[in-house]
Amino acid sequence: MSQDQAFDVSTSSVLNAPQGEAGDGLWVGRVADKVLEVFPDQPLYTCAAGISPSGIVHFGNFRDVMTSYALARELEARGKKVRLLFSWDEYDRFRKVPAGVDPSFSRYIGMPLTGVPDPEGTYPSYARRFEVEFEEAMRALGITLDYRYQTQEYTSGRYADQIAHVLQHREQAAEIQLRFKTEKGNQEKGLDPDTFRRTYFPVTVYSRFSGADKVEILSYDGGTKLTYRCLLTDKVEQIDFKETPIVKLPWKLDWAMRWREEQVHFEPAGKDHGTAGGSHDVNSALARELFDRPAPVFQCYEFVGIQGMNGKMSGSKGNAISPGTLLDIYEPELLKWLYLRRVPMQSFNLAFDTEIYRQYDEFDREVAGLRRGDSSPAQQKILAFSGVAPKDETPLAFKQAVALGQITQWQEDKLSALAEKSGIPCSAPSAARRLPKAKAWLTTYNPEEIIALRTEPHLDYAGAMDEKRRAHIAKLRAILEEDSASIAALEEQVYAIPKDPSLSEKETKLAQRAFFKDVYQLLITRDAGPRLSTFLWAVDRAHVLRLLTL
RNA sequence: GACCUCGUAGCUCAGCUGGUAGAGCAUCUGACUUUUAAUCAGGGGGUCGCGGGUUCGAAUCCCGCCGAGGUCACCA
Repeated sequence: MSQDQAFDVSTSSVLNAPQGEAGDGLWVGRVADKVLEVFPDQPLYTCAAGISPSGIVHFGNFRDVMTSYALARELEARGKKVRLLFSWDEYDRFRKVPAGVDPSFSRYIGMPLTGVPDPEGTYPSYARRFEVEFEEAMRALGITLDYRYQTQEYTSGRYADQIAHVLQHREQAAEIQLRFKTEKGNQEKGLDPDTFRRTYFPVTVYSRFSGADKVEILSYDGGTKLTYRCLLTDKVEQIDFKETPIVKLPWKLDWAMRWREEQVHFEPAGKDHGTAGGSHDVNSALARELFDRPAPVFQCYEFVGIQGMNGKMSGSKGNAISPGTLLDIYEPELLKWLYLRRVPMQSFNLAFDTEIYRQYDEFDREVAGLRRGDSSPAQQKILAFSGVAPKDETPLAFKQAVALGQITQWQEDKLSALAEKSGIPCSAPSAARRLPKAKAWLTTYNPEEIIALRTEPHLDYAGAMDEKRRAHIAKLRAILEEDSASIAALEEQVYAIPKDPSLSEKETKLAQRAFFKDVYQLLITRDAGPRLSTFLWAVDRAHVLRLLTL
């Protein structure tokens, strides 16, 4: 097929590639081999990523960064000098008013994202709001990026010569693009190849009259002068885009141009770009034929999902979740690990439901293996890239952070005491880190799981109880009125209350269960709940006594 | 139509350079004064979608087929 294949490290070729220099069998090693093969002995290697801040930068976009980050770390580990370039494609046009934004923003459609105001008025522009959120999340994750702001790059005139170059070769650019278009597609869009070749101007011009890109190119002088008509105001002017930098290359050429301008050696992209004949193929051809440079080594990656949420995420649909939001419930190292452990072409899910327990547990097991020294080189590398250093601490299992956290009202000292009394191993720093995440997971994302004490006594339920059951509750009250009741004492008492010498063992168990149910109903309106002894020990005693007053 | 991914225990999935099938949940048995949504120990459960091929050996590589999903528009 295309000559690109030599540089294309898509899944199958990755899996078939010979063992990398690193010898651990990881995909990242094989891709690094490819980079060093295509671009040997570079003084500086550039791994790139880029995102258009057209809405919330979500955790799917984040895979772009993580994929490039993995390569950068791998090349670094091999003694190469590396920079991790991140381009904010903020000079792209504002296409669509996303859900949740004032519909009147439709008047900004066609303007660059940095030319649209922030709907909330807190940031200098629409784009900046999303950039700031993402940049903060990257800081929290400990990922350092070399940011490029494309509005600044374009409007500084930096790309003027390249734009001229493209315009001078516009027939060739048209030709290359036509190669990737199908006849069927052309018919559907009513595209006539001849007309396309003749009239194709591969530039976007942001009109000085309207600010939007709704313009018609009238002529080009072969240098840096362009005449356009603003379709919104019907005004015509000629500009020299070297002095009046309001011209931008469209996406397809923009990518190829920057590969050359920034000397990019590796850049991943989502599978929407990676499809055969898709935008990456077109750009690779453009890079080679128009910019006389091999395309960077490419790695396509699958989408990331959320457990219990299907369909593609997008900012305009208003269902996007940012990496920063994920940090509410995931530790930074864990989040990075989840991205790095999978080969890029494998999709995976993040979770806001109980699936997160498993992710934390698996992560804890890996880290424990690292500490014991019995993890594989591949595991060690992934953990190292995720920022995990072998520490001598026993993490608090996330499930327990949720369970113990809520019965201790998220009080760290009480939780530590409880953990100790209950023989649950956990180190204080780990508990301190995870408690807020567990709290957010429960209260913000899974409120239906919350076990809350009733505010008022459960009179309806109590009314249906007979004398004997009431007597049991009264006994419990008496015990709780003594301050000294410890977990162990409570444990014993709670089981002793319903006991009766006349009952068989089996009957005793049934009686105990019925009693527990009564207590749970009176306290939390449920048939079951956290282990009673611990629960009674941890909750506000006076309040419980009031709930148990029949 | 082109391309990609997935199809492994009841459920959710690990199994990445080929070497005697794994985890969690669920289930069963037992222990802890306990059939309580903070435990522990152990057991059962899979012809790894189907059919070929390569190999001493394949869930793992290759080919074909079936099934599910995805991407091909400037939306990762």
